[in-house]
Amino acid sequence: MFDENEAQQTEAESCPPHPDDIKRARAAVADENEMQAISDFFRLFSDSTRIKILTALGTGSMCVCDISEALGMTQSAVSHQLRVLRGGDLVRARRDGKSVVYSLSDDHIETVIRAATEHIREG
Amino acid sequence: MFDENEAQQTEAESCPPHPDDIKRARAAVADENEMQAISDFFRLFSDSTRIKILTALGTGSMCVCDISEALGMTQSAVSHQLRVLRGGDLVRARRDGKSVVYSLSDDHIETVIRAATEHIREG
DNA sequence: CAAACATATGAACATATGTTCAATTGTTTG
DNA sequence: CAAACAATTGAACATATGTTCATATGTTTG
Repeated sequence: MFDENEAQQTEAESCPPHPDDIKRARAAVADENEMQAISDFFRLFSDSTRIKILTALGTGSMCVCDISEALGMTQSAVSHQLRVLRGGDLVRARRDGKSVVYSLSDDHIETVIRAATEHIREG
Repeated sequence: MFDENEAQQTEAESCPPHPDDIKRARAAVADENEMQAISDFFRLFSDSTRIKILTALGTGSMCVCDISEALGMTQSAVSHQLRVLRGGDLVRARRDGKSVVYSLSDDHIETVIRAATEHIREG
């Protein structure tokens, strides 16, 4: 009488959902990689040390030593975060003698932070 | 001969920095609370479940049950993240009978995510 | 090439974060 | 009011994250 197909409703979802809403939403979030890429992008900005570094570089290129001095943090901590920012292509590095000079990859970045700042000052 | 003041240079900073750059940068990052607020704001977007929820709500208001169904996640997991988003004032909740219907607090939010999406598709 | 210097890296550690599971709150309906 | 239902919450757990400390890399300069 009861075949294995009967056992399919294992999801215990008894909530009567709105199928149209669900379909629309499901389509919007379908691209798993894109959802991940977007959150990864925002994660780059989700630490105050990294925000400080980006904000500092917004005033001009700087070497690691100067950045650490400006932030009052160890070179190691700053360097670790610069690595993250480099990985996300938010900053670029070039050697200048013994120093490595960092700068923002893109003017876009300042815009992003500025937008958040304004949002916060409003709210 | 050597008084206690001599011991002040404990910072072991022998790097010869550019004082002007440092001053400018230091001023830019001076507001510790603001730096923290900015990173906290971005942290709200730094998880793919939350991005999915926000993206789903971008297609219209939905109850928790429908959101979980659309994302293929448990109600509990979704509810925990909705709490975070509510705390950050990114979404609002209203009761409708047994359900709680969530919506984006602000059209601004879709804009922020769209900007990131475009940045990613370009790069 | 050796010493000094600027930066980068790896391991270890403490804290933060996201999911699950179980239990609770609050609403409707018989 | 009791049962069913939708959502929330708390505790526990595993994983991710950021800093520190020690060491390595790479550049300059004597």
